[in-house]
Amino acid sequence: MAKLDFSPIADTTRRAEIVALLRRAILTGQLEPGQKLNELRISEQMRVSRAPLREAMRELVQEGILTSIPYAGTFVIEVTAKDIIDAYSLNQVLDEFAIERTWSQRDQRFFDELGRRHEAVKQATRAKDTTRQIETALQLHGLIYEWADNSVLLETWQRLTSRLQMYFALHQRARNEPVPAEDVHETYVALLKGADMRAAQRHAREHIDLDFEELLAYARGLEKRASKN
Amino acid sequence: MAKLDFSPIADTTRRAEIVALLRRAILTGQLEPGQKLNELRISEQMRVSRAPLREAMRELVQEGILTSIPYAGTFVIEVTAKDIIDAYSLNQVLDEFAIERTWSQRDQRFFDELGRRHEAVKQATRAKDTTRQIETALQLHGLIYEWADNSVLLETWQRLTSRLQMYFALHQRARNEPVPAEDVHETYVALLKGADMRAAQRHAREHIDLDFEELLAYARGLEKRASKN
DNA sequence: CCTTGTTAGATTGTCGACAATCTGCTTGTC
DNA sequence: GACAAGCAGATTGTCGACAATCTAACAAGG
Repeated sequence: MAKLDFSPIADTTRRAEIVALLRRAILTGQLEPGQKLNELRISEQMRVSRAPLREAMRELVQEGILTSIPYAGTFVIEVTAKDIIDAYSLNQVLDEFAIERTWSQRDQRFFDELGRRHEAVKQATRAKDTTRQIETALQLHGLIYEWADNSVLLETWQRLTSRLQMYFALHQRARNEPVPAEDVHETYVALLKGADMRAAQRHAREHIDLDFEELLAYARGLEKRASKN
Repeated sequence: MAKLDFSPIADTTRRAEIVALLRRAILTGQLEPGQKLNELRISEQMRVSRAPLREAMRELVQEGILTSIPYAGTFVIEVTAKDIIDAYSLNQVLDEFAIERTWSQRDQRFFDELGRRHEAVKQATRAKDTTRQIETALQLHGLIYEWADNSVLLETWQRLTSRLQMYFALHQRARNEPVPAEDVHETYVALLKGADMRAAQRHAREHIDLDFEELLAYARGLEKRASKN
């Protein structure tokens, strides 16, 4: 028999689609931090009953991008400067670990995929599609996690990614500036192809720190605005 | 006004109680890995409708201790040797990070709490309450995460802990031996009180590796049994 | 004998209605 | 005018019933 590996078929439950819709709305910033999600209104808009919607919201609460208060409502998480710092410092540690574990596993397929994802980022950048740019950049960085061969690590990173994507989206939205045209991932990709693991680990920190500064400035702005109330 | 900090009142939804019940059943091994959770049966046993039960199950799926297949059912996760290895290797990295972040924050309250939790472990050990012994030991180790002042890290560890607790419980159940009477945490606690951070970090790895060997042997047994089918 | 189509039963997914709870306003009292 | 009690509306939590889907047993055909 021919040995074909089929990919799993798509989830066909309403719940799964609702999760995808809501997640996207949150991670692109269409739903703003702190905003309340009215079950009745959303279920009517989606033409769905409240049961699958509520189940979907439970999932996103556990995923860490929604927060729920009994009998009061479910809200998009608030974003503070500390949250962003915390997420990033953990991300640095995980990056280092992921690179270490991936290093010996690198092969041609890895390099091919690395190039493909890098290309996707560049394309999104050229198209000035900021949302897609964030998505593809995170997917590029996610490659080392997929190759680290540690399912728990991968899960952890995916959770973290949700937040990072949200933070970046908010940041982009707030400054509303044209996207950096140049390619900031060139060195990162080159180092992952190279022979010096330590250098790659070091760069992962420094490179990320770059965007981090801007992000942090945005978060500090949020803090100030909040303290005025 | 007197400055009293009240603890948050208990969750009063059925959903929250169901989550607690199910989690406990899973983490103590009463629900075995791979076992299917029949919604109708469980909802009848709990005298609850399926709606809050299903929402609770969604949460536990996101928490990583249940897995769901549309229209097929929701199951307790399977445990493989690789899962245990993965969880542990990540735990080591996180421990190191947590110790680093906690180190400068240590004060009298920290040491007091450390002692209190250590005492709880010893008491559970004396009482030969294996379930409680696992719980308290993990709480002892969780202290550094609570003091690291990084909410994302804490969340991550709590997720990881669910699995670790489950693994240990299964292990205990399988071998069905009397609990180790002596105290294996003495050195760990002493080092956390000491001045040498590196030593504490190193010990966190080695100490955990100790129990790890046994756990791994158990997991390998699982593998063998599974491959016979 | 093996494969394919069919069907009955069980189980999950979804729906609409009802109950419990919260919020803000109004009312009454001082 | 300040404040507590109580009421009305809106929203979340829960329930029981129905629809969609899966599984396993069985029959039909090659």
